[in-house]
Amino acid sequence: MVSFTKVEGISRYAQIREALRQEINAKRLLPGQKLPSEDELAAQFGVSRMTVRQGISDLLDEGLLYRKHGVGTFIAQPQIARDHSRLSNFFESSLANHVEAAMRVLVSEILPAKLKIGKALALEEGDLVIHIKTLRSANGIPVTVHDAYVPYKLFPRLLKEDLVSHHIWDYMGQYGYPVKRAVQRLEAREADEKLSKLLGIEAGAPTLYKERTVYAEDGTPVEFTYCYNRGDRYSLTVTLSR
Amino acid sequence: MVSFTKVEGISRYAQIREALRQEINAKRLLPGQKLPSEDELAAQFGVSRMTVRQGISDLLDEGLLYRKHGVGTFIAQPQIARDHSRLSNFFESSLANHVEAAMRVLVSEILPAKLKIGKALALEEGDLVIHIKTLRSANGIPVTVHDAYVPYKLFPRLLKEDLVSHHIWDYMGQYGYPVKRAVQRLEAREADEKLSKLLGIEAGAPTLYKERTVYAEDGTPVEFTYCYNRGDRYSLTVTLSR
DNA sequence: GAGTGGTCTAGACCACCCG
DNA sequence: GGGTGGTCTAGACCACTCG
Repeated sequence: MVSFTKVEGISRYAQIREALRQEINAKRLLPGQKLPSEDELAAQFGVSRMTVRQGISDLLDEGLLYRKHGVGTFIAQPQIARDHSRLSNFFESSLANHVEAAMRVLVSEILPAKLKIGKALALEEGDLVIHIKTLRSANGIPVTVHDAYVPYKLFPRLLKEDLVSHHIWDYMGQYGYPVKRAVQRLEAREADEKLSKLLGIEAGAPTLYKERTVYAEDGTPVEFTYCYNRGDRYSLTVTLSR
Repeated sequence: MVSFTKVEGISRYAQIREALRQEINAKRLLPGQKLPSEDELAAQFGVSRMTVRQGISDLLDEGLLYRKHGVGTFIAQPQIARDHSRLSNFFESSLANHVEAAMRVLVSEILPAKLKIGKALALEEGDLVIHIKTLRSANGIPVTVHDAYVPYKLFPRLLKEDLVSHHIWDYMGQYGYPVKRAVQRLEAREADEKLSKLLGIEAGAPTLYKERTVYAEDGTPVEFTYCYNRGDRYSLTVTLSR
């Protein structure tokens, strides 16, 4: 049943993974059904069992397959809701949702870090941070006020870059700090007078407040943000696993 | 430097993983520092290189280590904020945060699924769902109104169980549907009259609204919930990776 | 007992990075 | 060129589940 033609330059386990994914997407392998055993798959694909396992393990992480020790590997039921476990920025999310994203820079400045921000970014007292405040719109409607703080010493030239046409995470990667993970805390808060004007809502209207620390691959905190989202125009979706 | 004594009944790669974790926690391996190469570690631990890699790969997922191809494996900077990427329920979270959790059942009934709920739970028209509405408190203060809907056909005896002293997810596991992942959507909403009374807040106050679909290991949706959280007493923390 | 996944070996060659 | 991680092999034995 499952087989594949070898492709130059792509690892075998990735080819096996994609071959299995295609079988599932094409409904040639159905939810609940048992996959051939690892030994069988190894024989069919002409690889060793460890290679098959490596391909399968990616699909386990994605929740497309699940295993039962001593029993077999099975195709999971398709999830109605898509996967949202990956970190993405406003523009990436907008693209995925077919929303037209726009951004206006309200403030960009360099100043000493306040206590909370310094702590989140693992800075010394008196260290400088770059503060970039933006207003973000989806399909022409303002939805988010975003206050980002970035350690000046890590990215001293950041304010010389074009912050509208490229995302700051791109620059961070170029400067040797590829963005890897973020911890975000969510609350519901009332909009105050100033915020409500920026978002075009009434004072006291509910907003989704998000505080986020972003870490590079090596664990260095590279960005701390306060973020206020219009309650009636913005929702955030995340996937969690046990 | 790193070494270990063999333990019965625990896999070697798990022992290696924990040995490395301890070295890092004890600051004998410092952030930014390079780990010995995989070959060296294999020699030191007296195992093959693949076994070392299996141990390391868990720590990569956790963000405790990171790798650079052709260069080495490194200890990541410690993250100030703890990891919150795992799915947990109200009681597990409360325990972790040293908060006293309590729950009162407001409604428990069986009724036909409404359209949206039936869709989320992959039900046929007319299928029954169990509806359990609860009020949850932290340290004696009401914080959450929780409406859970569960497919009746999967768990016909659920309402015969003690829903206060054991969590529903425990029963789901016992009935063959271990809870594995959840997709949740978050919004900020105003409390209406009825909700505000239950939560002891003013009408119009902001609440963190959460809609969640919970899936078992095999991908079957087992629970759909509406959940209203007091904005001033509740925050939700999640970790995301790229 | 037969079949499955879980762990592990002792090698091998390749791709990448650096001095 | 030398050192690193990335991929892969062709086996082996163990632990678990089921009939």
